Amino acid sequence: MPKPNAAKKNTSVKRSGRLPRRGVADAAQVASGKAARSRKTQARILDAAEELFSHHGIYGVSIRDIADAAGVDTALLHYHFANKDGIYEAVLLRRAGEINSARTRALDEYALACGGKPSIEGVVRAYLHPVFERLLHGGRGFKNFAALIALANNTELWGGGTVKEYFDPAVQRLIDLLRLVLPKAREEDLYWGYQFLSGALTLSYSRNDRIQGLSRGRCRANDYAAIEPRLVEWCVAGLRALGTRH
Amino acid sequence: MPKPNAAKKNTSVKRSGRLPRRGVADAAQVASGKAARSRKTQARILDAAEELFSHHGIYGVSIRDIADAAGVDTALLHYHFANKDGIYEAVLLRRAGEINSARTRALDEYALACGGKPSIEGVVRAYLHPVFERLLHGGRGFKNFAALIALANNTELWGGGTVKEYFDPAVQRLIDLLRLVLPKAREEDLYWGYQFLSGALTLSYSRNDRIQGLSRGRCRANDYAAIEPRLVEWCVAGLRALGTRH
DNA sequence: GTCTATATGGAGATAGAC
DNA sequence: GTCTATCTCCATATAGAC
Repeated sequence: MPKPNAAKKNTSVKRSGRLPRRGVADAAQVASGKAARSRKTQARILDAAEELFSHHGIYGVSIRDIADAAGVDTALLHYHFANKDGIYEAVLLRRAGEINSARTRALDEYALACGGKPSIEGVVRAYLHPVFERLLHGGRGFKNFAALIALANNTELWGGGTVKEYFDPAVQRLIDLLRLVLPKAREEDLYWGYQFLSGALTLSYSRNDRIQGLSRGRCRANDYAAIEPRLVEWCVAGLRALGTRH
Repeated sequence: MPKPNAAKKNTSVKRSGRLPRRGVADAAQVASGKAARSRKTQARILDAAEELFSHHGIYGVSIRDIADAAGVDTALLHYHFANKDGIYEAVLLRRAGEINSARTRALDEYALACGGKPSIEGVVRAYLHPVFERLLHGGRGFKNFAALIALANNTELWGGGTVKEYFDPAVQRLIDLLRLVLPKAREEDLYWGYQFLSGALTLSYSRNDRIQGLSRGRCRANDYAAIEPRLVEWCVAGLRALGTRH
């Protein structure tokens, strides 16, 4: 069994402070060609890790696999990210903030735009759309990230706490709005609703394509254009039902 | 990366034919004390593997871990199951048939009992109840198995084909009945409905307990008594919505 | 059927040259 | 910042004794 965390003795974890942060790079870094190259290398490493992790899970991938896929030496991975956990964490953090602030923003904008009259459908759509937008137009990297999240979401691992901080606020904002639309709903039913929504959503962008075989080709697991409107209808109906329980 | 399958050269995989099959054991096996002990040992190995796999995934667990947890030597695991893939497969197959034939049976019984007038709720309940029954009263082994299925369900691994044969018939029976209840539904919408149901269901018995933190303790992820009725309502409402799309 | 002993490879990690 | 060389440990797997 992998030791709970081999990075206990790891003092250089804060190296992740040197991760590519678009727009926050200081002058010295921008000026230096070496630093720019470093950021590119790190991005390539993270891209490779993201893809491999999403297919095989953390333990199914070795540091050497990642290094090979990125076309660099394993020592470089240790230099930039200290150890495997550091790579994994960096992969998650790279996109977790972006997608979740997009979600919160979409919910806030809807709350304003609906003129004090929010609907279940409007709220659900606002929460879901940022993900589907990126699944449809965000390129391969985001799809890999999403598949990795799907995997993590069915484990207790789930990013060990750091990631929660990025994902939870958007969920709480979602629940807040649902509470407004369904004032008679019991508190716990709103959370169960989110749980069911979350399960369907993550399976949608996981790497499980069972539905293709089951439906004899009628549905393809990653046909996001087909999924989004149906998932919205599904969740709206479910939330309405849960929100009006006796 | 783990070689796609280290068991290519593995000729003794059919040793799994010697797995505990209640009621099919031949006289020689029943008579022998050694064989009985062997079956017990195998069961202990599978119990340990089931638990560990469900927590850490296949690659997160070593054969030594399993052997230690089961209190036997690693050589025994190779003797009984040839290799790690053999153990994994045996873990899945041990329960896959049982739960899925229970599902099919429940659906068949409902189809008879409803007197030609099935309801969405009746069908969904028949499909879901066998799992929740076992989650609530089946002991720790079944919970571990379920959590492992949840993990596998978000991966492309998914038992490499053998397991599908056990799970798919029950799903097809479910879809058949839903087609009767929702005659105007488009074929693909029924399958999408199953996909969403499946995602919510597997998350319910996964090891992810995020909902506890999110709801500040109001919900606990494995409170199956709370989940079952809500999940039924959720899916019934969703299926009705999907089944009446324009 | 079970355990001891051991072969062989691959894992994560680091020191030090460039 | 990147690569070479190498250390140490643990993984899977098998042969053979009991």
